[in-house]
Amino acid sequence: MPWKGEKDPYKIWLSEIILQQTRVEQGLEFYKKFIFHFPSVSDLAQTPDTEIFKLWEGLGYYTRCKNLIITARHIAIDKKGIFPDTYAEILALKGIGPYTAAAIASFAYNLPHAVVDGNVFRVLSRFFSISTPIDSTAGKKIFASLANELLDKKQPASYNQAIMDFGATVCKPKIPLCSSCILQTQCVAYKKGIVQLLPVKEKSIIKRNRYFYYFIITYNSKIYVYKRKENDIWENLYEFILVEKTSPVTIDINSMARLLTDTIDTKKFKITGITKVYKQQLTHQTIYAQFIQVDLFTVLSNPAYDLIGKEEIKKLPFPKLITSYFKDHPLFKI
DNA sequence: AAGCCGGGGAT
DNA sequence: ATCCCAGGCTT
Repeated sequence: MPWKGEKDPYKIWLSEIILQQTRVEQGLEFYKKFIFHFPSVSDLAQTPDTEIFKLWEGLGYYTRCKNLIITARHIAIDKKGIFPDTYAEILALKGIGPYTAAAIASFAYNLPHAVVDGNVFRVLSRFFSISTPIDSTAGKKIFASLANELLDKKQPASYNQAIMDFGATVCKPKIPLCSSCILQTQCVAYKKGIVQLLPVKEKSIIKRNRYFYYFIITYNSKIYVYKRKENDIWENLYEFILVEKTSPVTIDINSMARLLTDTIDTKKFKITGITKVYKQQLTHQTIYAQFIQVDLFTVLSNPAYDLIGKEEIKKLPFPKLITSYFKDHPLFKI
């Protein structure tokens, strides 16, 4: 992995943001792409938001990208391009919490701060047989202080790297390699036979269903798009004109036409196609989406909608749901 | 303290 | 279908 042994705080920071709640295999290509486009923090800071979001497209958790931009510009402008070198200053940056601050502080500056990520929670809870839920306030305190006690203060970077690697390769979530584990005789959970039961989480995720009807409205060879706002998924990404329902709508031309006339201020259109149902599984919700292609014969007056040419649309960032649609329906065919 | 934010891979 | 991932922010 290109960030292992890396000492440039900018590159460490970038890799850690990309890897938040993201597997190494999934983040690797994004990291390479970002380093290629933005060798330094000033390169990143000077680039327009939309271009950066386009590179982040498909990686998910888009607030990370928003905060990445904010922090890049803060460092480039307010800090004259110099990355902060104390734990407290690093922690104060947007998008950086306790884990990422400890990772940067130890990897870049060899400061004695223990990382506590999913791997560390798992290793410590099993090795010491601690059943305090890791997603509780008490649990976070216990595991953080325990991790800092155990930290090798003389080589924090190596220690942090080692315990995470151990969790990722040996003390794995579902099928830990206990039979070949060098810590087997010291592992309390193994002794008790409760490795599979640890770590404990107390909160369960509640999912809801959402039904999206996207109208691909073409007028004068251009298409209407909309930039998503805050307080919902996919902030700062683009989409088409959306009608959302809490329950599915019957799929025929007439029902779709009614949906559209409830949303836009004209009846001068013709529906030319309706796609299959696309399903997108998110952490807290399942989205079912259909795309309805529409030819429009008059302009819309809603200023929130942007009428964009097909070549320009290719430069905008879209959620996976919509890039999946593009895959099946290339824009030049619309 | 609780809820929300994506997408992908393993099981 | 469920869990988890080099977590953090908002309410």
